[in-house]
Amino acid sequence: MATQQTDEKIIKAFSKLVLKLGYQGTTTKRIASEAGVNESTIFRHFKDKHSILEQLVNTYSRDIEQIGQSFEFTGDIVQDLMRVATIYHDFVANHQVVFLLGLRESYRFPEIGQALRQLPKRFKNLVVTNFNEMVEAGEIRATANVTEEATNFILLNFGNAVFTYAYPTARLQVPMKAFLAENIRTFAEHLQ
Amino acid sequence: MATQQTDEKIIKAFSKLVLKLGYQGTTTKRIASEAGVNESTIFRHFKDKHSILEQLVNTYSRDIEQIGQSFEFTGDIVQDLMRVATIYHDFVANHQVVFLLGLRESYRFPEIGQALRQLPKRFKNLVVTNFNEMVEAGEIRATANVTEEATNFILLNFGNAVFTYAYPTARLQVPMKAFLAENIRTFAEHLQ
Amino acid sequence: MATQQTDEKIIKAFSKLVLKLGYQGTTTKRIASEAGVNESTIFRHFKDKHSILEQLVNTYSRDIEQIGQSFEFTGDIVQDLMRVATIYHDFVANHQVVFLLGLRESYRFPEIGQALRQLPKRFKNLVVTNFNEMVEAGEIRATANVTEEATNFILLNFGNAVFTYAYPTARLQVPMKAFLAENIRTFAEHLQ
Amino acid sequence: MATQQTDEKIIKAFSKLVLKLGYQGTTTKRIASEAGVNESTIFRHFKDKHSILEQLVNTYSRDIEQIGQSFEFTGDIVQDLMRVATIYHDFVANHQVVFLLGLRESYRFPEIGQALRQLPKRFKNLVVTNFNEMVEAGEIRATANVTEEATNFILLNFGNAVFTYAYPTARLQVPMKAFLAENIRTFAEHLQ
DNA sequence: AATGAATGAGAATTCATTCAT
DNA sequence: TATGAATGAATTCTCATTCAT
Repeated sequence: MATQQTDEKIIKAFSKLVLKLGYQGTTTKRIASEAGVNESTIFRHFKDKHSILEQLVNTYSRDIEQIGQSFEFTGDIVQDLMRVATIYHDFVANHQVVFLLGLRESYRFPEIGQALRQLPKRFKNLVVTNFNEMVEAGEIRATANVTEEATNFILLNFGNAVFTYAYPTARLQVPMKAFLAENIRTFAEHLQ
Repeated sequence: MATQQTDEKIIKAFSKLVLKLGYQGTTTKRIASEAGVNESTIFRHFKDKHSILEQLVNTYSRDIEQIGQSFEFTGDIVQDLMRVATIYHDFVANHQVVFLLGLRESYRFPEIGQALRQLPKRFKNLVVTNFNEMVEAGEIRATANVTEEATNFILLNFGNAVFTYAYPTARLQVPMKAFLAENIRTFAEHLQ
Repeated sequence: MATQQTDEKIIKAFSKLVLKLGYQGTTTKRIASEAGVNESTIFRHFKDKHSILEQLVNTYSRDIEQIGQSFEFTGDIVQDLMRVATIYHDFVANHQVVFLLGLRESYRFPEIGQALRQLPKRFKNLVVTNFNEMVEAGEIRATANVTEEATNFILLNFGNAVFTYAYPTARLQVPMKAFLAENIRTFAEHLQ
Repeated sequence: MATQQTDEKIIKAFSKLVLKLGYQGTTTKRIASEAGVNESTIFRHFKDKHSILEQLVNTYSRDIEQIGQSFEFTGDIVQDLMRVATIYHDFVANHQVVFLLGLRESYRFPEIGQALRQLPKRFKNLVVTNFNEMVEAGEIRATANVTEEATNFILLNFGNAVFTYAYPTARLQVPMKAFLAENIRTFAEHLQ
């Protein structure tokens, strides 16, 4: 069996289990059985259990760099913020494991916390840049406090993401689509 | 030594340790040494380790009922929202342990998740009620989408709380006081 | 069961097994079953497996200090050397485990090597002192090379001890009693 | 690659590692990496890990037969014993690995012990023969106890060898050259 | 009511060895 | 012949919990 396939099987099993069982609950024995490999095989592919997580975090960090590369402002604040929020939530959805581990385990593994903090930073920059351009273009009221609005925007999205993924069983009755379509719109309209 | 004192010592030790070390990191051995009691004494006071957490959650649930009992709207939206936000953050600050455990461990202990979800619900109700009254009184634009604004308000505060307590080392550079004074004000002003 | 009893049972079991099976062969599982305690009990009495060995080494080091405290030279070289040799071999016999572990494992646990090297040093000093006094008293030829003779004496005894304990099944056909009675006598007489 | 080359590479790697790390510390993984071959290749060349050691022991046993074949007594006791001692120490130096493994692991692998015991036997014979001839020739005092002197000579050299190789970091401050030149001379002179 | 001692069920990891190519 | 991948058995150690006093 090709090495990479096994790598992937292990990572997949790890990811799946971590969501259900947390990091500690995801024992190497369970990973092995979920991945359909021998327990010791895990250690031929990863130095130790923690390295599996590390690899996920690395992927996360690499992916962060790509975010918003091709983003282009349309000048329509509602459209733009909805797209930024969508990108944000797609990213989180694609990196649920790291996102959740960051929430749950960053006190144990500082590297995760560090990686995670890049995300809001990056998005805030994106939003602030957007806002400033729009203020100049007169599309946002000149009186708007750009920094605070940007922070609020990030916190709003972050709060929603945490709610969605940390309490998956009973979300605050705002499905993600509705959140993006309505709550973000509501927020955006205030700026016009 | 009176039973209750020992109970409290154990709960205190547990709470202190959980913040630093998480639930699993908070071993009964460490609880005992932090509380200054024998490890087996813990099991005379609590059925098992999980029951310590349960008791904290019960206190949390009881305290939630008290929230906003005596809250009175002034009719000034900025003032009111700032007060609601303050109450929210004070509550979270006083129940950090449960708040964090909810974030980290609710996937393992559904009861925590359940208890925690009461908080935003309750606050949302408080805010919605407030908003509706204000809309009637003409202090909030009639066109405002009350439910969404309330949700946004809650998510914003929740997001900030998570940031503050889950990543204590590197918060998004918004100290709580500033957040309450400025970010909430900014949010509130949009509604006028 | 009193703590010390269990301590001793573990140490005894460890010692017995190490002689047969070496350090690595002496697994905690085997120690437990030999000592009649649960495997995890070992770790409540000793920080880790290595600490059991450490304790033996400490005892060894402490005992070394006592050696020869009450030794008094009779002035008869044959008698004196036979007594020194007897003390040496009794000491080794009473500390077989550490002696053997030193031989076998000192490359892994430098502390053992360090402790072990005290023994020949100490004995050499004892012998050199003895010799010098005797040279002055005219009981040893003035031409004798005291240091070299002392070294030879130590190496001779050390060699015999290693042979006896490292290859217990087939000693060089010199039983310890005979060695002390005859070989040491032979050595001693050369000095007169 | 010729089979023998690989054989040798593995033996070489094994020998080098065993000196530093002992038998158990010399894992097949490390042997492979030191030898520059794949781990599983080892098992195509040797039935199992133990067989590598076996082969070394066989070489040792074969080499023992050669010892002293061409040795000729000069009749000068000092010269002769110094030469015997030199041959002994050269042999040990050339077979350090087996010598050390014998010291450390003979309790596990009796064959090593068996092989090792040949060495002192053989040398003792050599010395006894020598001594007897000299006694006849009047070069050694007729009163000398030949067997005991021979045993002492062997144990002295053995003791020195163990000290040198088992505690390489802190030998009893007698460098091998000095030992051969002076200690052996001292010993020899007593026989004249 | 509190303690000290002991326990059993795992947990992560290592290692010699085998198997398929 | 040599390799890369996989394995199973074993090892040290941890932890919540129970038992006897």
